[in-house]
Amino acid sequence: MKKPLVIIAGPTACGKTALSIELAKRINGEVISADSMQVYRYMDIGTAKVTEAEKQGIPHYLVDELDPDEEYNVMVFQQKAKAYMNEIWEKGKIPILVGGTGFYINALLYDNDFTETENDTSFREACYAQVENEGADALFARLKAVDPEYAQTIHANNVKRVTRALEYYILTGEKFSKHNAEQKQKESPYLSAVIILTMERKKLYQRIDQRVDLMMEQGLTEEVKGLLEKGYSSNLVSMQGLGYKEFIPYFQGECSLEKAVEQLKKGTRHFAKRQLTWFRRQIDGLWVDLTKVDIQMALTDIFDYLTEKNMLK
RNA sequence: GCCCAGAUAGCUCAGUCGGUAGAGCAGAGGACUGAAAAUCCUCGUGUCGCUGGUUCGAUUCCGGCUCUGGGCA
Repeated sequence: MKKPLVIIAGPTACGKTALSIELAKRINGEVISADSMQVYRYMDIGTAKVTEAEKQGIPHYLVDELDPDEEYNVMVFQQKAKAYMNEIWEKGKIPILVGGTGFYINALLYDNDFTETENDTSFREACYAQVENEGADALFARLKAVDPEYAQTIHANNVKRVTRALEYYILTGEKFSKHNAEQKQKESPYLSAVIILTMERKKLYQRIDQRVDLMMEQGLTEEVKGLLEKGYSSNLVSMQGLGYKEFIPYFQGECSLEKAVEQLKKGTRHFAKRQLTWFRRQIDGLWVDLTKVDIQMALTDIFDYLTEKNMLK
């Protein structure tokens, strides 16, 4: 029998945290974070991480579990999240996956397979070197020769994607397009319900701007400075996150603080837009517009949805 | 009051030696299956301030008006 999994997705700053905690209290759930940045310790303000007070005693997993120089990616996320789900089920509780990283959510929901390649960056580096010397088209040509189907679905300038596809082919001898097609056909092994939170675009953008201003008041610049002083360099994946990378030029004296803040707001708006695109296109679920409905009404709708899905005893 | 410079896409501006116009930013849509808060792709018709004149034809030339800067009184 399939085990229950509730998912709360939504763009940044739309109110996922507050809603998920209310829901967890009512359905006896525990929260697993599907967020590529909140896993990192010392990155609190910039990631708008849940505070102890906000948690209200609800256990949270995959928050504050890694140092900023440790590697985190879909595969690591998937393995850890699955382990936590098992723990939660054993307690007779329901896991609630909450987050804005759509790629991670899909990976868990459909249990996509990522295990077949090694963790070695030398091939990638060679690819970047080729792009540097001969241009993106040269690398793209290699992919076309080996996996024309995948090459057709991607742009030559998307060097990261081209590199990955090539790497996959070389390490497994199988076409990336074939692997992807197989993964896309998978059905979720869970009794799942996905709730996607949204908001009028204008309102969402206002909230983003306000939240950045609040982060500045809370001392975001100090937080970033502290990380740099601890030796976490700007090329770490963690330091490429929104709220961190924008301040690097500022600390190097290359731009004003106002400019950095503007860049952060803009980058966050663009990010929210991309998140919404992902959810619209990749996941089916119940959409809840928090501009039209307050949190209590939203919870009522969600309860109806969960009942319909047969998730509540 | 006089002189000068502007008035063109939501914003900042370019341009048309007269044939109704284009960049950046903002904004919108999309892709993505081991970096995903990353990476990448696509999308620009607007009374060219108003009003007369010249002209086959004016946003472009000429006149007047309005507004906005700056200068002189």
